[in-house]
Amino acid sequence: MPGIIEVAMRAGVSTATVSRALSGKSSVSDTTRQRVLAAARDLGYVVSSNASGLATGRTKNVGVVIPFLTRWFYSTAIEGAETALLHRGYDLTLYNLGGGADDRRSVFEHFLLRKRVDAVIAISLELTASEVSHLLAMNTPLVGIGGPLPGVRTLSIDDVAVARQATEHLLQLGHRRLAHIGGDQASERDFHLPTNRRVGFDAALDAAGIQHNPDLVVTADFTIEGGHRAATALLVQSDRPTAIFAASDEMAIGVILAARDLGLRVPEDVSVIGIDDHELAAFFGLTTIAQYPAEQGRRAVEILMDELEPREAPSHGYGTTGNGSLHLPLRVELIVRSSTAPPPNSP
Amino acid sequence: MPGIIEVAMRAGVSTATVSRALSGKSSVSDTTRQRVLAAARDLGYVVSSNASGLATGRTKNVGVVIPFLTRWFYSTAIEGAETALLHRGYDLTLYNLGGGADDRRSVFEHFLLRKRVDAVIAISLELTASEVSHLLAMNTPLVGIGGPLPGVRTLSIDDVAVARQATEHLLQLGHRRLAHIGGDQASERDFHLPTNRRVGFDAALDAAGIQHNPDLVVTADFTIEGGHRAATALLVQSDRPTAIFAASDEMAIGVILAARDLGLRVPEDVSVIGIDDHELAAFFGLTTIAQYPAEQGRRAVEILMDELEPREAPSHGYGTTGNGSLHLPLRVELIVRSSTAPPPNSP
DNA sequence: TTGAAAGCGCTAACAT
DNA sequence: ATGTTAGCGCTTTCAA
Repeated sequence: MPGIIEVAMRAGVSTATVSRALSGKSSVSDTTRQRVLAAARDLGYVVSSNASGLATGRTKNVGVVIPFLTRWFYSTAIEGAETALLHRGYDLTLYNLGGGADDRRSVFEHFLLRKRVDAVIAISLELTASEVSHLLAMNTPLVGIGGPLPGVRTLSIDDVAVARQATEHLLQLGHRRLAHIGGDQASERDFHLPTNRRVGFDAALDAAGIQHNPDLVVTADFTIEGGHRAATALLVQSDRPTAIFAASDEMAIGVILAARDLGLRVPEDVSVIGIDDHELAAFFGLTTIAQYPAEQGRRAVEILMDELEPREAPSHGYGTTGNGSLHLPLRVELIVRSSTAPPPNSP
Repeated sequence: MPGIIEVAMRAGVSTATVSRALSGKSSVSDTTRQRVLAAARDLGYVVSSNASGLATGRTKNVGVVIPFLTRWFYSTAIEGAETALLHRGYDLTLYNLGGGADDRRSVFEHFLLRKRVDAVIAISLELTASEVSHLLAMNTPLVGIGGPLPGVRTLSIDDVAVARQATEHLLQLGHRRLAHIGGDQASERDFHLPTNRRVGFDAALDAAGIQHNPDLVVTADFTIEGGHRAATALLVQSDRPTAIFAASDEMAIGVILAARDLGLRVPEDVSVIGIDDHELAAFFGLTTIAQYPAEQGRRAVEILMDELEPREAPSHGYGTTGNGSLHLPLRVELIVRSSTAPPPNSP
């Protein structure tokens, strides 16, 4: 591995000039720049990130902290972030908190503090004040996906509004007997997302003047299997719902499968709607409210980059937004497929 | 952020002693060690990985290169590796090659060469000679999951044997009209895995003296949807197979769903077997040959650690194995669930 | 525009 | 067992 000295010798300049030519941040004559670039290319020179990082305080590396890796939302968001980072010359270092409380502590109190990362993206993590302050104390920019998080810039969909929109889709079709499968206690750690989605469901019912029926609100664990179990319980009731709103597509797919197992047709006998636009949603003909995790990952990177490498004209107005809010709402979209229709016996 | 100097002053020792006490690699008296540890703790000192890395040449970071992130196998393998690395104080930096040829080149010719990683784990990647030599030229230890890869230590299941075992399970149940859904051209890049699994299928048929029927061998893209499509084509034939062996569980699940859609019962009308033990396999009652990607990730880390931080007694005999082979076979296990049974009309 | 030289924060000889 | 000191490979003043 050639070092900067070899490149400097080959180009007949000083190491300082090589550094300048390669980083492009300082003025170098065009001819020297060409010679340096050629020398570096010939030698296969790649800057040592440690040495460069030590000298500049920048690592060109971003940490991404997640609660799980094996769920569609997380891996897709990471993919979006990874692509955006790669194109800007940044690495992505992954911290999976799935391991439990001890691992979580060591990530925040040790791993993230050793100056390996320039910034941190936290996905669907309700960070404690202590965790946030550890990072901010190091001047490590932080952005959250899913939120809001006090004092932290976050991107997220409006869970209450999304749930309300999903429910209203069912109401508009004429359904009056609606069930909801929300998240259980265990999944509540992600920003009360289950609660927020239930709040949206309730709000839509209220607005439509429909009485709440506690028997029609159940919880599951955000998996297909959990959705199947919960839906089975709902659908065997004599007075079963004509439509089910599941708080995630995976649960909604479980609902569709449960309905089939019970000999019910979707959407003729029961309508189903989810949230996500999971990769399997189209296959199951699932009507859903799409969110775009890859895009969310990419935008988180853009926000961080505006801070890490400020340009004259910031490419977009994120950062501390004009309205003083740290929170940026994300787009969602109702995608109507074949799992929703008017209720049976409707005109 | 306090530096090593602050810790040294607080403990009343030199920075060298602090370094020694904290790394534990050199002899420090017990009392000074305590004082140093206390000082470091009080100050919230965390070593700078850049400075340490520059001085030692070690980064305590491992690169993991993958072709996709959003498939069960990859994210699970990464999770296994991540946990193992975290417990040894290592970070995991992720390189997702999904972006195309240019991204792939920049990963191998730039990102992996800037001395940010001590070692590389390549998952299901058929590395080119040039890619391998780039890494080996830097003395970067490399281990592959899935393989074999010439000149590289690899872990992998024996795809031929696994496919043969799956097929034999169907044969033993009495099936004679077997179909196979293999991988298509696009997925062939992963070590000819589709071809190897088909070879195993053919071998089992040969051994049983069953004639090959090209109409019963089709391909798909390793997704549920692809499996569904391929299975539908197989099952609408008048002379349909009594059993289908899919080269992956996701495709096998597609088969089960296709059978249901066609009004066929599994396993009464058609048996289905897959490979993986995907997280959804149990839910669908899928008989499969399990492989254990999390364990594979963990073992890849162990192999690397034995090289990076050799101990007196290597914890296990990996490395250059006794038989001189660089390749370590991985365990698999037949898991019989409810998707396989004797063929219809059998005694 | 370019070069000389002083660090960046830590580790590893080499002394003691 | 501990301190002194010379780097690790690069960036960035400061001067020219």
